[in-house]
Amino acid sequence: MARAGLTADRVVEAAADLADEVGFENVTLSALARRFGVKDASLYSHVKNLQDLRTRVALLAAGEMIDGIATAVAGRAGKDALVAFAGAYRTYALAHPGRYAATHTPVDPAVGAASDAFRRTAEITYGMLHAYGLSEPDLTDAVRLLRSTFHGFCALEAIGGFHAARDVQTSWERALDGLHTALEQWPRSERKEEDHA
Amino acid sequence: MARAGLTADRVVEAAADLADEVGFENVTLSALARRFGVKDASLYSHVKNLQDLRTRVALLAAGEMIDGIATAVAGRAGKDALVAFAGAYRTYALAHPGRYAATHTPVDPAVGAASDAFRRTAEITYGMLHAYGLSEPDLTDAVRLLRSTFHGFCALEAIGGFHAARDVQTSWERALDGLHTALEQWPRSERKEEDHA
DNA sequence: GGCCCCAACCTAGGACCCCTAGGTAATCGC
DNA sequence: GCGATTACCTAGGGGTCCTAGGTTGGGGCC
Repeated sequence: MARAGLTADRVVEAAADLADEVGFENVTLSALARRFGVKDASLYSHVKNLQDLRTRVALLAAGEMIDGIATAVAGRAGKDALVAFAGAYRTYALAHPGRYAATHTPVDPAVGAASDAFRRTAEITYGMLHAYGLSEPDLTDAVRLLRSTFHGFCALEAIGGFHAARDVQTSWERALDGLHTALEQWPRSERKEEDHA
Repeated sequence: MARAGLTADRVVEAAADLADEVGFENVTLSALARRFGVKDASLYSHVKNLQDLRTRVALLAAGEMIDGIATAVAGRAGKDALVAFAGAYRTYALAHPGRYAATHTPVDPAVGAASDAFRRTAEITYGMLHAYGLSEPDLTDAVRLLRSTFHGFCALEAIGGFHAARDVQTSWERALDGLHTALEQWPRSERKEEDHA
């Protein structure tokens, strides 16, 4: 009989698509096998187990996301860069809810550290904040604030957490305004460079 | 044989405890039944199904959380109130990770609207922001910013998303500083009162 | 105290899922 | 064309959710 032509990459890609359709926590090896017209046991040649599949999807998504952010931010600085970064971030999260959810699954710190996507994400984020004249440890504090707000907003929006009549896009822009003024007036501390991530 | 003396409230409470121990997405009717020394089918007399159990845990947690926040905020205003609110929020999220996760599960808007906890949460949050002299639609935008940052920070912290050596508590305080200045300098818009939630 | 009745708890079983062990057959390298 | 690799299979065990229907404990009422 004809084979489905599976490979680890194709399986992970299909899992990511499935996640976007039914939610990351609802992607199942059985459903994935069904989609390929294959028995679920067959997938174990390409993927160690469900946990392995999940981290692979997370790494795929993290890479795609930072790609989009990087091109959006390229050549910009200051508030321009902030708005471009945030826009690309939220656009990806809304367009690919399952993939986005994958990126916020508890991940083994070892694989995270080894991931190129995570390294590039840290690089670009810290780079963007240099325009505000921040240095460690303020830099890390500011990065944590941005990550928190971006993630929190997209997570809440994804689960339908904003009920008010107010337009969500406008609230997003106002939040960015607020973050921008917070960054501009960030109280500088005395300390020197530290590790970042 | 002696009965376990189950009731819907006891089942939900135990599910919340279990969630705090093993994670909200890992609470299972089988494990819950095992904890009571009972067959899983027996739980269906008290709870409609797993989804029903989850929303009940979410409502329980939302109530507990807003209780803690309300007492923390009582009698405070301005930045004092902001810090107290945020502190109680994060304290609850860290002490009860499973319950906290429950509160950010997609919830039926109907049951959400009917929930007293959600109503009180909105009330207290909007009330806190009146000290900053905001009115609609800025109020809703500001509430969304606060919710996003609080939730994002706690969610990231819960999954171990902050790897840098920098003390997390300090980053939290700096984030609150940033939000405070953002609120103080919030650009007022021309529009009038609108619906809030 | 004895009886009734409700509800707490049970058994049985179907559907779906994860995962392992070991087999067959298609395809690639030579 | 042939051997080795590997894509895919069958078989099966264990866990979970949930339904349908039976049994038994215990509180209320006479």
